[in-house]
Amino acid sequence: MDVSELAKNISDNCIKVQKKIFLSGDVITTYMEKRKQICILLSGKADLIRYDLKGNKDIIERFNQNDIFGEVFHHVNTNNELFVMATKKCEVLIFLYDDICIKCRQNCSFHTSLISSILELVLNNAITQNTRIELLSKRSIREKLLSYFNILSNKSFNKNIDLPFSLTSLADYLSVDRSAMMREIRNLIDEGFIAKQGNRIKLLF
Amino acid sequence: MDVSELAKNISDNCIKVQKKIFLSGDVITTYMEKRKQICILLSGKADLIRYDLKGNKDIIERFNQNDIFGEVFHHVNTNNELFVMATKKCEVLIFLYDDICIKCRQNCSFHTSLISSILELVLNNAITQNTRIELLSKRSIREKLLSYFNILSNKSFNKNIDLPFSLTSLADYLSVDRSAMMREIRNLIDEGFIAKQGNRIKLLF
DNA sequence: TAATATTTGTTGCAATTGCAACAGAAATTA
DNA sequence: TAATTTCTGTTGCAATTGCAACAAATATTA
Repeated sequence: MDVSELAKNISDNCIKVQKKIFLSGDVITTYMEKRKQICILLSGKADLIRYDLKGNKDIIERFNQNDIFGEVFHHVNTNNELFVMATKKCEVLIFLYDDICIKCRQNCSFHTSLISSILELVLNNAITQNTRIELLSKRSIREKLLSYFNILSNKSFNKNIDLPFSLTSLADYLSVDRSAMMREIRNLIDEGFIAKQGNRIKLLF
Repeated sequence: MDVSELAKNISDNCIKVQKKIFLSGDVITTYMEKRKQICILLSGKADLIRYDLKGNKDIIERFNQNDIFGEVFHHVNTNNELFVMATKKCEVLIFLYDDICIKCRQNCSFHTSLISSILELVLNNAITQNTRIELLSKRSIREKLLSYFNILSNKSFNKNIDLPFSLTSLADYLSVDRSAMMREIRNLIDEGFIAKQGNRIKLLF
């Protein structure tokens, strides 16, 4: 069963799962306080946030539609609480880790399909994480950019790439200084590796 | 049910799951050729390997006991095949993704507990990945080292840390040049942040 | 539409990092 | 035990990167 299908048949059938709406700025969950809580983002956008020792807001991860999150995915290593805060209106499915594998009293079919849906989401999550790790492992900005462009290009079977987010966000994603990244993009253009128009990149190799 | 428990009750009960032994140097699985295959490493060590365009061997990931892997975790983005190769004698549980959620003909209890075991492994995998991403996201070697030391220290509630692997491997894990990392460790010692004796680090802050 | 906020693009400069090369220590294998 | 491999530790140097600061272009909001 698909995740969007899943969302339709909830609430009435199964007491163990809740669907909630959050507005921009609302705290969806906190990892230390609400351990064992698993959330599926049916729609909207949210950030995983930590305030460091100096009080700086630190965005650890950005969640989009169909992302799954909770303390079970991200142990709180430091002593600082982690928050998930909605940055747009969010529809969220919430349940407890321990309830997943136990059949609910109604023995509802929803609960059965929940397990395979969750496995699917978790695996997608793993793929996304592995891709990011591979990019972050590259030693230079140039390698990070080229690897990233290659992945996008291979995915769409197209040498023309539309970047899925802003260059500022791309720098965050690759975890490099934005201005240094811009400089490297310029170098790639000047050396004839890529062409660029706005958020569209063309691979020339 | 625990994963090690799981390993005991296999083979006879369930035709969908195989246990195999591999020796050092053996190829356990290949991602493009054997898609949908999921492997659980019951014991031993193995590397996820890719040969790049120039034929260089590239170790993408190192697997240890209880790690779970397969193509469903790591889509093959480039056109190069990915191999998992045993670096020590390995005991491996092998099955197909599509068989997980389907009850096997014998309707064995093993198969039921398999699902929760897999979920547990996959979640552990996610935690490991998230930790690594957080470390790789740090902009300097110093931050990477201190964050890593802090995580280990918090985990053991101890300012004395025994590094779980060699400094060479640590540099690989943090994806930095080994000699540059050694230099930074020396700086941290000279500036009084840490003390070091072999593989034992003491945090002085 | 005007005002405000965000993103893009650029540059100089200082700091960090990777690379290469080496020697000695420690571990592994024959 | 000897031979070989891997790991540790160090350094000079060149290349890359982050930081800071700025102007122009877009996008967003009032």
